[in-house]
Amino acid sequence: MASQHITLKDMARILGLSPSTISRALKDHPDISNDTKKLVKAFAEKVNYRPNALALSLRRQRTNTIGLIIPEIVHHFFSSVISGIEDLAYGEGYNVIISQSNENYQREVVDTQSLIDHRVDGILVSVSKTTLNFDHLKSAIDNGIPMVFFDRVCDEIETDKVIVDDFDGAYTATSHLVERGSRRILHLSAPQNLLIGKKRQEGYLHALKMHNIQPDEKWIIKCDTRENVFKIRDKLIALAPHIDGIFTVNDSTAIAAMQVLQEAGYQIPGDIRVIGFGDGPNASIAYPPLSTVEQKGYEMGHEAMRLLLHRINNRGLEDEFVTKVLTPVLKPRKST
Amino acid sequence: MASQHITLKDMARILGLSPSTISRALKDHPDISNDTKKLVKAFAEKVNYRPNALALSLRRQRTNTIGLIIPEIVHHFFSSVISGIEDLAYGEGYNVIISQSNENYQREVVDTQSLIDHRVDGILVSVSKTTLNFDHLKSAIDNGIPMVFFDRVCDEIETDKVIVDDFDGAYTATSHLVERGSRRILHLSAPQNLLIGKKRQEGYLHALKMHNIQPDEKWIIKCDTRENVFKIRDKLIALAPHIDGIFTVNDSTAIAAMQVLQEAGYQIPGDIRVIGFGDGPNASIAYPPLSTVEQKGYEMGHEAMRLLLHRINNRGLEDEFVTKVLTPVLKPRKST
DNA sequence: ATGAAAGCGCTAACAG
DNA sequence: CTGTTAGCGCTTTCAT
Repeated sequence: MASQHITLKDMARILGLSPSTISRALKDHPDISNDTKKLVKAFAEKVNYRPNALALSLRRQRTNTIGLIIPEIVHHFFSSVISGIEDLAYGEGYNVIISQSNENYQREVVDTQSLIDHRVDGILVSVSKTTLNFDHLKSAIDNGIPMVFFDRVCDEIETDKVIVDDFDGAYTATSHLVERGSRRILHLSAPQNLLIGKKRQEGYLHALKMHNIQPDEKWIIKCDTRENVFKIRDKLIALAPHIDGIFTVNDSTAIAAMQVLQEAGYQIPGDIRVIGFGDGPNASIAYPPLSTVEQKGYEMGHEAMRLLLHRINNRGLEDEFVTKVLTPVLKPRKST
Repeated sequence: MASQHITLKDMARILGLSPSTISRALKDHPDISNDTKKLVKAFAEKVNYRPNALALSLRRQRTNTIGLIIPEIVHHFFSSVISGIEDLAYGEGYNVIISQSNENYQREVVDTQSLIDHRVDGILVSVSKTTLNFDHLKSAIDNGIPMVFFDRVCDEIETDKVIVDDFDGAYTATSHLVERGSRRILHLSAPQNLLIGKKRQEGYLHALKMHNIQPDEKWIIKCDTRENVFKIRDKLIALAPHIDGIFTVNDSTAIAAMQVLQEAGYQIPGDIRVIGFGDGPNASIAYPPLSTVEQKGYEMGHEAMRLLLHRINNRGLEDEFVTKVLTPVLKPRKST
């Protein structure tokens, strides 16, 4: 930070007025004469005066900044969430500080602390895959910072939440496979400590049950990234002759699985139907274009921000916490 | 921002000491007795005291925060750049505020101003496609804030820069097509006001020249996004019978072009070879996997941050500005 | 070894 | 209509 920045005091000295007069003139305080206002404003414009946001925040006891803790920026879903948040935030005069945890618990703790230190007015969180302890988030709430969870929520903290109906989405996706003719359906799942991993698996199991298909534990494999698919390639290929459908916990896992199976000589959807979860741009790039279930990132971000703003603007009120559930929509393409 | 945060003054009052003593005890000032230090530290720990970053910054005249202005977070290339920046930044105790311009000039101006207002210690910029005027960035420099450009640089501002050798990369990509047997090569290009658009086009032209191929203006089409490809679909299909190669300014444009051509019955690479620029994860997902030229995002971010830290830590010194050039590497896959 | 006071840049209650 | 003063939370001379 340089010393070049011109301050209110500087202007006061130069114009021979007091800092308070300058301050008031700049914000059209009724007490100030028109002449003075004009003079001050013209001068401020000329020297390109900008108030120091730090000083303002310290004074006002509010930063007009909200913090966002997000696992990974690269994923299209999370990028969409960010857009949904930012569009609303900027409209309301808020800045957004983005912290990506990189799915790393330690990083999440440090980032949360940093947001608290910077006195953000509120926090939006989607927890990392490796987060099992939530004290860092509780600490933010203890410090009086409103918090809203989205997507990857935490059950043991009571606050506003926005989620997609993962159970319903998984049920829809799995049922779609069955309706196309699959009966022996593999599920590539996320860790069960993540609510989304659990709910999606439950939706899968429920769909099987509803269609009188006996679930088989061996057909649930923990595998939720492209890299992991390549690691379990042999297992997958060994399983392939016995299955006719795969439901994966996300799109990139589905796409990698298609690639592995195609390389091993399987036709998709001819031999095996594949469906993902999320509907990022990868789904349409994949070959064949991937059937999936749409997860509305932008809307989720928008809704989470709306809830947060409500909390910030109504600190007194102790409304009950709400959980908003967004319903995913089936996007059938060529892979089923 | 709530009032729940405990302050140094609060602790002083409770412990019956002065704020200055608390401050010194906390940072192991030699003047303070061991007993007092222990007492203060234990208490601070117990009440979970955290210094107010705003007050600290105001006092110190440095925020330990750097600002990042980036066109769009969702692109893999830019996400990698962010990782490269953050990894170095956090190691050095800096926070990073990310502002995405969404390729929108107005947004870029506002974001830059906001970073200045927040007194960031330095700024890293990749300019938006719609930015033609650079006064907002000059204003940051005038305010004494060090700045480093990366990827999308601005010629008319003198400062440190990190770029990939776009000319060389385009030359390599185009030559690769020729070596595989293409002679009639289409180029889908980015706006020429972007240096990268210009350099990549020049590299393309130079490669043609070096291989004694007469360039044809009609074979250069301004088209640099997936969406645009679908808009010019008819034009592309009309051109298709006359060409045997395409070099695009980025990967997603290349992938979309392959999809349009395949739908129209063309074989890739049989009828037309296609090569992109960038090497994001899309390249391996595409069908066929896309040949491209690798753009090292992580290294670029790392290098830009390194240069910026150097400027921040050597404010006095007026070293000459450097431009670091990274050389892209050919990644041949199945599309050529 | 500890405290009082000033100041980073700004605003607002209080005076005139 | 304008100025003085105090204070947001912290550090750092300068006293004692």
